[in-house]
Amino acid sequence: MGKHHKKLLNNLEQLRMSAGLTQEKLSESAGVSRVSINAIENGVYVPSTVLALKIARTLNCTVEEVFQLPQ
Amino acid sequence: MGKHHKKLLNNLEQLRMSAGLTQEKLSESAGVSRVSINAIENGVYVPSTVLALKIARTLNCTVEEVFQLPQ
DNA sequence: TAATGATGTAAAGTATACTTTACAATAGTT
DNA sequence: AACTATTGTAAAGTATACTTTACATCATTA
Repeated sequence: MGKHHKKLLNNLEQLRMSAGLTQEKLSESAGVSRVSINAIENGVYVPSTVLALKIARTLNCTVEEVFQLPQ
Repeated sequence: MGKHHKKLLNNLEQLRMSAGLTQEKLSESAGVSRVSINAIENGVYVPSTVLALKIARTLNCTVEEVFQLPQ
């Protein structure tokens, strides 16, 4: 249903679970609220580059592995 | 003097010039205004992840090569 | 069946990314 | 000396990231 934006795709849920982390743990590691992680994971909004780098670092990934431009 | 933020470092000027691009050309390729590229290059603010990915793609780099977290 | 952990989502406020317009400064032409 | 290209920067407005609080849902476990 006209879900969310399409400016940015992500593999966050999959990578986060592979790392054995909850949204809350990831949010603590990234220094943001759990609500923010949830919103990013569900495509509600696009994170800042600082947050993308912190998330990727926590997940031992590159930013490009976590987030992709559409098409 | 208390220049700008320190939340994010970048190699934008160097990489942009190595690619033979002006701020204006890079801004066109990334789909933002020249003023935004200038501000990001000078650390005035942190770009969104969408913009970081577009900049990195234009420069044939990874986001991590262009932008780094401090320390 | 109560309690707990994990997630989804809404609302309302604050911070900041990004825009357009405009103008100044410098360097390299012609 | 005038022109052009590039960059820096300011101001003011709009869009959106991110916050806290709160509550609902679902699955698991005591």
